[in-house]
Amino acid sequence: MGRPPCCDKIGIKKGPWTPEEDIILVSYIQEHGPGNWRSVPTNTGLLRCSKSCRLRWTNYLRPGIKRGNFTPHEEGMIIHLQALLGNKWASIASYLPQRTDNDIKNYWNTHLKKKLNKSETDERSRSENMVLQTSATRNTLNHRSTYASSTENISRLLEGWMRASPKSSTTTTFLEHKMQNRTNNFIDHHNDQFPYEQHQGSWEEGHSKGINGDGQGIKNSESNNGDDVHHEDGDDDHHHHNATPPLTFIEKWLLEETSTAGGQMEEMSHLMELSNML
DNA sequence: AAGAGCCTCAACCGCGCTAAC
DNA sequence: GGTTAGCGCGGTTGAGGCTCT
Repeated sequence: MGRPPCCDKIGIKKGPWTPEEDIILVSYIQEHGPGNWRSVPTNTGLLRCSKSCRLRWTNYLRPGIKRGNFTPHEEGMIIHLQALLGNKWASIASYLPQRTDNDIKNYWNTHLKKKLNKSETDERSRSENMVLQTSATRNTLNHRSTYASSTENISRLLEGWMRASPKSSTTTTFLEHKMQNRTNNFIDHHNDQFPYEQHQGSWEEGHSKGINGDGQGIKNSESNNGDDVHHEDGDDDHHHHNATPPLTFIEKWLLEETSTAGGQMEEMSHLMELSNML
């Protein structure tokens, strides 16, 4: 049937957002909460399409977003989860609540892919020089070439992650920095949370039942404001129909291993739920 | 110093899906 | 049941910054 592009309308502004536009959008969301994006341009007077507003909010303005360099722990998680889930950036982002799917996707495409390609090449050339090695030795060298292609490798994928340092607790919201720099009184600096977040439960409840209208819970891009990790509900049905890992093994393995997980318990339980859903 | 090439990442595009009508 | 509107996702683009020569 073909839907007309939402951003083709005359008078719709494109390109980088200005600080003024950011402030307008943030103040509107501060008051009404995210969602009902269609009405945002109308109600704010922003010359942006709804999609652009949503994107700006979820990828840049949303409180709790950590920006800057990825830690080795985050990097490891991305590598593991990408191998496990494929390019399901939103799903991967749900395990890194402080990072956006766009951020993770960019980091993967610009850094990790190259890094992994390089290490794969290095290991391949090394393994070519070691053709006479025992099979046991080879197994430890060739882990990238069959990455996530077997239950054994999936458990190996997660091994390092399980032992990794606990997830960072120092969340400096980008918005706070932004607003501190730009407007002194825009938000209360003593509050770690955005005003709407203080009512997040009630808003999300209403949002998931009302705005989304499906009662299946809020989508991850809007629910990752805090530590609460989103679980992709119906959406995973749409997007995760290929590259399904051998999950029953993962479940078993996770159950056996979580006793040693320490600070990663929460993340592991989310993986379990993901496994159940897939 | 300056031009070329490379890199990064914010933003856009197109598509799939669901809900509403 | 068909059509339309809205949302979210993954892939892609391109402007601007950075590095190299």
